[in-house]
Amino acid sequence: MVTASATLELVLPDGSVRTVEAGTTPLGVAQSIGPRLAKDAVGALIDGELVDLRQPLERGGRLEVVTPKHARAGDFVRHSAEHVLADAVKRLFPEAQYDAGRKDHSEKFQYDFRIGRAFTPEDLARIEEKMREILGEDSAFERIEVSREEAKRLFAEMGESLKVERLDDIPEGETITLYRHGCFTDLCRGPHVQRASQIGAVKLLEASGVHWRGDESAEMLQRIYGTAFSTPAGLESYLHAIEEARARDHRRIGPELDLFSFSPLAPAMPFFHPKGAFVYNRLMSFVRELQTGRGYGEVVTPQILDVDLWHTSGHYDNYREAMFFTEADERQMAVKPMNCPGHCLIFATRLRSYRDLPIRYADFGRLHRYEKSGVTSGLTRVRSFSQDDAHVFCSEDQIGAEMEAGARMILEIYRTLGFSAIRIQLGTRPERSIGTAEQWAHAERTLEAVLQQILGSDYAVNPGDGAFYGPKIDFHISDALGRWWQLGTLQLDYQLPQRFDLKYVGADGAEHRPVMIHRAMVGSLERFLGILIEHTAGAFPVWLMPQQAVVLPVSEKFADYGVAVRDQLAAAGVRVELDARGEKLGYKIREAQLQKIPYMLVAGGREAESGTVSLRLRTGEDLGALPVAEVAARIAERERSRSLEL
RNA sequence: GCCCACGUGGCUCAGGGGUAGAGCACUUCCUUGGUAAGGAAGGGGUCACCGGUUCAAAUCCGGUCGUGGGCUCCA
Repeated sequence: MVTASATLELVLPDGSVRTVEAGTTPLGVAQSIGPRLAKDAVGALIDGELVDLRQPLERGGRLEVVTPKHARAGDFVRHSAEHVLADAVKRLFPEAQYDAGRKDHSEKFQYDFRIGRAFTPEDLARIEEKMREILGEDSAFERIEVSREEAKRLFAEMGESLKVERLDDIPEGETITLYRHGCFTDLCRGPHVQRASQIGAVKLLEASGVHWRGDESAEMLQRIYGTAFSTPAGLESYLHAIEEARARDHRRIGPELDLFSFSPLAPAMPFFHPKGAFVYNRLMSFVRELQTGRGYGEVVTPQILDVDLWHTSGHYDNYREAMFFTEADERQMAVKPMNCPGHCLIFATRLRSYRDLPIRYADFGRLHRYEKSGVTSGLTRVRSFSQDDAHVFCSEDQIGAEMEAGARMILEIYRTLGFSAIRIQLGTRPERSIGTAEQWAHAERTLEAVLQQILGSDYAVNPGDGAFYGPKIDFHISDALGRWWQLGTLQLDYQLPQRFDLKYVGADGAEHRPVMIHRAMVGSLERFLGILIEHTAGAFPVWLMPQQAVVLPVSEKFADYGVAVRDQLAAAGVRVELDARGEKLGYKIREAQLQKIPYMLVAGGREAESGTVSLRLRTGEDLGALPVAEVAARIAERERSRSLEL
């Protein structure tokens, strides 16, 4: 009961301000604006945060009433569909217990059940059908506040022991709410739509076994994933987007373009074919070129090193289950999962002066990590790979400049490759870590200061996401389908220099401990190539294409002219081939198109007479007849400037 | 590692207890053609592997390996 009638100020999207009594619901506000709005509303936002329409407001702020057209409507719809899913499962399988749904409803919903067996595809079809039936009943979603005891009694009576356990997770003092639609009641924070019919379309996507609370030793529950939208059209465009992603899947495109393959004889270790290796090496030489001008020295280090080294580095204790081991001369050896310990050894080969710092070692060394069998996938998660790895050894007061230089290089790479949306995150101390609390606090403060200096507040903090030896800055990019990928990383490390007892002589003549910065820009080249394939659908920029142009004689009569054109382009440095097969032009164009070859040079009678070619781009654009020299110059220029244009 | 699904010619897939099919690709021949598939003929598979059931297994059962989607993990 609100005794003192406190008031709240609400700012509506049109900028107008409403003063309402505390405890007013968003639905009440919507009603006061208009009955139509109140009827259509599926939820509300306060300062961008989701709130249930029936939840009494306790604070003011920017209020948006969310209708089905609103971008966030799906969050309410999917969360509500989640309850409908649990309802449907309980109706079909009364013996099943329901555990919990999903936190993030921006794309999917899910629910976990204890049922003692796996759901079959037929089960899913039946459940989905039952869900539609429930939507047809169009029950209202009710929000009910209850005491902890009441909730406990209710779920205990229903035999829902998983729910009773979930109740204990809710901190003391927090309002406990139930949501009910029809006969189904769930412990839930909300928010939900008003009526089941506001869930316009549902689809169950898949089922899988999951460990209770993610604990590998815990019992296995059965999870069902699905998605829902306000309208069937929304669902359709979602399914269309999934199709689009499937068509760009690098595991499909890679073999189609003859870039790479896998063999069961080396699980999760890619074989790059000549074309794939070309792109791979191009990326590497691009990075090499960038860092060479910035004071990096590239090193080459051993593949297999004594286990003692990994004890020193801490990897043995923390990550030995992800390492490959072998034996030689009765010594235990490990295949390197990282380059850094090797770089520490190089640093320690002589006495270093402060005048030598920063010392920057770059290394494209092949790394092997024994990723668990269930987690590997295409090029994005492999067991054998290399990184554009580097380690900078510097003094404390050089950290800022080194981090900034690293960040700038990383941003330049992403821009060159056509990634413009970038997110930056600071990762702090994880649960498993080495080093003292003081060291961590100091390292985290240092990185934060650098970030603020470079970016202002344009970064996020990701608690617990640091490496085990120090905090890190991660760089994420968004691809052509809007998916986010972590690529670059700058990690600060006070631990390894200490473990390897690295030192340099300062201007004061005393010994000092250097700081180490781990740096990767595109990260694993394998993974990056996978991302780049999906981003471009295999249509790489001209400078990365293994084959840039193909000469297409209109018929075998013009094969000789084709040879002349091809030779002229090749002499200008263009990676070009001649397709002199006795096929029709349309056939050869189709093949070149499917291979994403940027330039198709048609050579027939007209062209032969004038020393030209008709230039067709892989975009389908026809540029007409151009002198061969001009085409050669155009392609060479794109190559030189690493242009994204054709 | 865990749960589920899948594994048929180079690729995409159909079939399914009685010793294998299609399209594309490949080879040869015909066609010499103007911007995303010209025509004909032909070759190619012990149906992932190992074991079991059966008169008979590609098909049913068990195991192994691999792949996919999740879980977990990602220094």
